[in-house]
Amino acid sequence: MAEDRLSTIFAALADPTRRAILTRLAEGEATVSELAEPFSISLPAISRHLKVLEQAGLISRSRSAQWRSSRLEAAPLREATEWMDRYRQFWDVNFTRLDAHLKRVQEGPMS
Amino acid sequence: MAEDRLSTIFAALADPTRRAILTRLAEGEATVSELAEPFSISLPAISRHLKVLEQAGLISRSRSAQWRSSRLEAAPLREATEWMDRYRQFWDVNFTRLDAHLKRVQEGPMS
DNA sequence: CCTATGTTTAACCTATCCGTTAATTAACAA
DNA sequence: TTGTTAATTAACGGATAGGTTAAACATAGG
Repeated sequence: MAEDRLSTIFAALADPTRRAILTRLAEGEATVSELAEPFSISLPAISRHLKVLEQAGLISRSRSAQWRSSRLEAAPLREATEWMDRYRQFWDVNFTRLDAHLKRVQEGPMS
Repeated sequence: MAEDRLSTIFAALADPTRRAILTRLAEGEATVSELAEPFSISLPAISRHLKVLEQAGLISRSRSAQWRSSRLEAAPLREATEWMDRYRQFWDVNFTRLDAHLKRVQEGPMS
């Protein structure tokens, strides 16, 4: 039990509804009802999605009267990106060029 | 059913065993047995993890005699990274500086 | 106090995930 | 043919995910 942080983040991102919520939150804070509006699923379902996002650290929440608004916290995305960056050399053209450049430099000037 | 591509990729990355397999494959191709060796789980379990990774496009597989070797295919990681890049402004210091710079430029020189 | 509004929690259902062991398939080798 | 090695498929089980409806909780306002 007690899953590692990265797994929690990726798992949170694996659901399209949750990704859509994050996209919406990129425009600014929103209440649960506002976030639920575009979807054809129940409010409790949205509420649980928000809990998942919160536990992954992808959102933070605050209350004001009976409204609870969510705010995007993208730091975990940075973590996830950093993990994937280890694989950039396998797909990134620029990385390949940089790699070639470094090899050239390392071999020293010849010609 | 028929989940979208990005969800499949993130879901594949949400498992620590699968991420470890990808890490191992970054060093080069490997057979199922070789990939299973560091783990204390059964071969069938590894076999299914590989199927998940293959369906996410994160690995490709080839056979040679009775061995099936897996090879890293990192293109999907690029897709995932690109999705997350839309949120860079929320955590990347450099992006923040760039953004500030652009705002300054847009407002025109004044002072 | 009573009620309306916003949200969460409880209880439940179904499907999928991740693991197991046992059986099966595939290819080589004696 | 028989056996060995590599891997997958089948069948099962427990835990978790994601949805539902109904009930509970929290706050504002008459």
